[in-house]
Amino acid sequence: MSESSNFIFNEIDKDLANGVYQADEIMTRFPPEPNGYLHIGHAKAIFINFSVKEKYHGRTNLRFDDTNPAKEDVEYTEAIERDIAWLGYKWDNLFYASDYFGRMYEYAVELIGKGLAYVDDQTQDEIKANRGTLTEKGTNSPYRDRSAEENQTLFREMKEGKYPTGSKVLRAKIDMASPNINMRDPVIYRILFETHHNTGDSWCIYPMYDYAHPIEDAIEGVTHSLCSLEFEDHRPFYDWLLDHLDDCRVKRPRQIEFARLNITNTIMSKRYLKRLVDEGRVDGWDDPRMPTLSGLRRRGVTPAAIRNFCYESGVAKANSVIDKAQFDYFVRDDLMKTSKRVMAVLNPLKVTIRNYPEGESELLDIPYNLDEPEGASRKVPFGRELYIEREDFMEVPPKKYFRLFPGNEVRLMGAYFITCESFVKDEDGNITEVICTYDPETKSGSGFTGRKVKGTIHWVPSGAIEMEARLYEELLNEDSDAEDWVERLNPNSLTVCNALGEPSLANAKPGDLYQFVRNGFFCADSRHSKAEHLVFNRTVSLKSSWQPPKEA
RNA sequence: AGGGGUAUAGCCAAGUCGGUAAGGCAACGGAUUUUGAUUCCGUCAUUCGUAGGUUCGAGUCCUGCUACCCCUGCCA
Repeated sequence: MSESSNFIFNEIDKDLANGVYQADEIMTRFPPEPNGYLHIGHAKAIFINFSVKEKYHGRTNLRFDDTNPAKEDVEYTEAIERDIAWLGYKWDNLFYASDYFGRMYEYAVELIGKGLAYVDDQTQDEIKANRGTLTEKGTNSPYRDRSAEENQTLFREMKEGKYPTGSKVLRAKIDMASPNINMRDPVIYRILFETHHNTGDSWCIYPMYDYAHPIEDAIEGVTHSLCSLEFEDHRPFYDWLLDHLDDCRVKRPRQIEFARLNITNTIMSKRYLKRLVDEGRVDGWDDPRMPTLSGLRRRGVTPAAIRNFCYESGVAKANSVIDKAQFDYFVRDDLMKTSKRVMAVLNPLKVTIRNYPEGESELLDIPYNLDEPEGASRKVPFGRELYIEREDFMEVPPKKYFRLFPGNEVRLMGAYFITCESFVKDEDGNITEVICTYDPETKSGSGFTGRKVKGTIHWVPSGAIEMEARLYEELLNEDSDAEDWVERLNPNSLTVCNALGEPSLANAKPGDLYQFVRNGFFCADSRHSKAEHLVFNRTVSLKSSWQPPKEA
């Protein structure tokens, strides 16, 4: 495996070579706002920050960027910590931006003292109107030239709660004619009478992201502040602020932007995911249909799969959309190595083995992985009746169909060869039963080499179907969890949210989960104590539905 | 007077000094197979958005175009 390389590492290497930072002080941070659950897109940001820590033997902090009490909640901080830990990352320190409110306030006072910030009494609409447009410069606020003394008094009174929400703001005094709108005297403090999840009611003014973030980074000693592309335009202010704060001028972090992760047909917007939850379109943030880390976890995706996916996806500045198949590959790849394999039937068809003694049965010992016959195994009852997948039998087989059809012999996986003798149809012409014979000589593991078959098919014991599960859950046979498996496998009860291209679950296709299962993986709900990954392979292609080859 | 970014295969993506296009996914061949899976071999860019220029030599340097993304929250 080649050493990974990306432009961020290159930039850090340059900074190290130029002596901008010392090798032992490299520090990054993952700074989510606790206003929702983490999703697969965040996993990439987490991966990037922690990969810097690993490569440079540095540190990475988790910092809750909680500067807007109106949107944040402890429910989210807890979920975020849980999800990062699940992904397998350990932060060096846990910080809250809100812990720095005091210092942020003092820095604002410093700015005012230097004539670099002022209190603006304009209304929100006036500020907006005076900001100008993309092509026209803005105009100065009539309050722009207040004296430092007046501004100090006003700002202190804002903090003391003398003015109502929204009545005044503190603005940095830069340049209303700047072509970069972020430099047109950005608002850095607003009045907000809201209870904060961390600081309670001790503040009624809160710093804006643009103001708070550079200070947070500087206070913590972050060297590389990695964020997504849309903040490129904010970098000039990030640098301006640090340039004008005495404490931060010398040792200061560097902001580097990268492209967000996008996956085809996958919603990657916290705003919209929150709507799905709020409107009850899903069971919660951890609904298996959600692209959240908690949802993926419940769906059977492993942390290693996500990490490998991020690693192989690369880090760049070009906007891109990764094919979902690439994500699926890494899930399959990891599950294939680590999971137990079992048999399942989604659409059952009864098979009667005519020459198997009536009323008798035997317990077959079937290894979870037939490539490792000495490995762990489970007992599966085998008798005169059993069920196979309906797709695995055809009355009139097309060319190159290797499974069951009249006269053909196949192996029942882990059991015996069976040969189809005939089949039964109901009045409507539907096939209801297949009659076969088996060859006792061909028992799995017996070393039989007399002849070969081209097809091997899955099957489940007759009792399995009676659970209405259409799934025989072999692993948990003494456990009541089987019903959850029913729930998870029923194509009509669980669709795949990722198929959505727009904000409506109504567009999800009922067959999506089925497809998902056929694509090779699912697992027990990880909220259950006995949760365990199982790989469910079928005799058909796991990558795509088997299609009869075209006639030549 | 707009500003900031990005363009390398169907999809991601490497390509720090100019030296003759990594790797992964997908796809397609073929071998093995008690899962049509896995595994294993092999194929898949005479060309890097485009038009010129410099050079013995350009994905890399220069100039001009084009396309797409982001920015006018008291969100982050």
